[in-house]
Amino acid sequence: MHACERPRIGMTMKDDDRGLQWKHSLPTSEELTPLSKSFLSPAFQSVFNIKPEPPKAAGDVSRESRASFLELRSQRSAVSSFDPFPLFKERKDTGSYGHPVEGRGDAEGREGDTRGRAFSDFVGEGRGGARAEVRRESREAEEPEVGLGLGIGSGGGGGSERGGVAEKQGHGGQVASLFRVGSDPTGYNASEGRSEQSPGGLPFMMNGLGYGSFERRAESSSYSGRGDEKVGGSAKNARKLADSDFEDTDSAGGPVNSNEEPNARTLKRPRLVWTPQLHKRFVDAVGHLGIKNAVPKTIMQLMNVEGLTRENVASHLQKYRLYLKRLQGLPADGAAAAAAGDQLFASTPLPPNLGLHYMGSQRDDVGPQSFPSGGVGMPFGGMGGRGPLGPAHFSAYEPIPYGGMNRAFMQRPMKDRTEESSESESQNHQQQSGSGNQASSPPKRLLSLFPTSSE
DNA sequence: GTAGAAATAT
DNA sequence: CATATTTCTA
Repeated sequence: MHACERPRIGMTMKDDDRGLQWKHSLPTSEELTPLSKSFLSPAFQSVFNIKPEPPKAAGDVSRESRASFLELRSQRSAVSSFDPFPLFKERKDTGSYGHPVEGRGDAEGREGDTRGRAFSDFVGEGRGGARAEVRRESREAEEPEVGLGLGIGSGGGGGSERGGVAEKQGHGGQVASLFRVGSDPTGYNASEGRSEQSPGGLPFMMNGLGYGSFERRAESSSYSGRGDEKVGGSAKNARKLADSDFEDTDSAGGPVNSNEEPNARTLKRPRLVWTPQLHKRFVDAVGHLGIKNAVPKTIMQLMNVEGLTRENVASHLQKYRLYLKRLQGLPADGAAAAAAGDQLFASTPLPPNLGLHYMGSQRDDVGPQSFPSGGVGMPFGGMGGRGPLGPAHFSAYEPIPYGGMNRAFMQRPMKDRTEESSESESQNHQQQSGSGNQASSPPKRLLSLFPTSSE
């Protein structure tokens, strides 16, 4: 707002005047975006005649936050071309090309996060990050999913914004963070791979629900709990009990909870959406390990994606194996069949290793060069090691390769999608400077979206 | 505690 | 209805 000229400090003006001028330059109640009032202390509000906002319902917050956001954005763009929220899109468009993304760089980084991982996510990593989608929803309340995501470019800046999170893995490195929020269950939203890293700032943005994290009720969800605590004795029923409890902090309570519950632990993890990028990581990891060693935990580690849980991986692995099995069953067109079923899988070439002879032939060797790991080799010192669990963080992943195509690509007529880079895919992990060591990966690029059957 | 499979939930 | 998550069993 250009209206905000601040008093210049060096001026020789009387204090009163200065004070007045300063006061004048303050935004008026009307000028403030609705939600921002909530962040002002009562005292401050009264001094400047800002009417405190009445408590808001989730819906209000949602609406207002969006309005505020849009407003801010438009103001910004009016001034410069800088788009602070490159990824934000209205959720409306569930269309294929839409980007229902609503992210915010939240995180639920609790102190004791069992696995030392936290959702933090920054999407714009250096070279355009890939991201995964995560979707959080609460079971009992049909809340819209809350998104995580959107982050701050890491490149130089770091993004360990507040809100809990982010670093945990403190090493300077970057962590692959591929999360994205999606309202589209099927989850394939292409999103432009924003290459530039997001300029710092903007710790997080609101999503439809406001700052998701804290407005989440403390349901008994078992998440986070999983490992550590299924509260209330019978873990099993935890879920059942869910509805009768809470009434805690928010909702009825005060309008503003400035300092939220560090209690992120009551949060349910977002539902993970396996985007092609994420899946690719997965596949790479599996390939890298060799099917033999590819067990959830290890894969998870290799993938090094924040917030990814072993369960996520296990689940996906389960499915992936099924897929492989199918492929194996019906060669030739089997692929087609399988592909038909699993678009995701079909879109990612099988790692040379697993190939079709999944189960059965052993191959402990490993393979594909795909893994970024700077130094090649295990990114982290020995997996057993466990040290400062901080695997080498992968830097960015490539931008969304599937740019633009969403579901469309799965329909193509399964023909010989010849060469064209049989296994291009993987990483051009460009390390952006930073941690010494450069991409050792061959200049592969371009990924083939089709099942690179290549035997 | 981990993996894998099956059951549920979304 | 496909997927992801949670539960259950080995």
